[in-house]
Amino acid sequence: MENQLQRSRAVLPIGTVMKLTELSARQIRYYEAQGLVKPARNAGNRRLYCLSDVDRLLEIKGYLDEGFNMTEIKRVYEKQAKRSHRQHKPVTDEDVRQVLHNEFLTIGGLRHKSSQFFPPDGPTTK
DNA sequence: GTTCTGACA
DNA sequence: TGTCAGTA
Repeated sequence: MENQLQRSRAVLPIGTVMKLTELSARQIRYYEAQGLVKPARNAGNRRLYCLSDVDRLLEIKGYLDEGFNMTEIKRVYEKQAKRSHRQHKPVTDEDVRQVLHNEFLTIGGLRHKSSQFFPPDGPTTK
């Protein structure tokens, strides 16, 4: 339970996130511009990331490795945004993890088949 | 020293 | 995406 608080606690500077995710600051900021992550800002306008942000970045990296482009990846998160909106309850990082886990399983299965892939929507419960 | 925004030979 | 500039 306290872990939950820490996961959503933004305290990591971009430099740390770079090392943790193996991504360049350029990429991390670009993904933010694409609405994939919303790091907090400190008094000096510096970005502060929480662990769930790092998780998401890592997941995004995974999607990229699987050959997805920004628009595809954004679709996945847009869905989550809708879900959380419908639930009128902020999405917990547990939800995110669960949804992403399902997406990854889907990706893995389709990756071997061939060309086009259409991430079957509605992850988890409905 | 680190991060930020904007821009492009 | 990299990278350089000029700041904060």
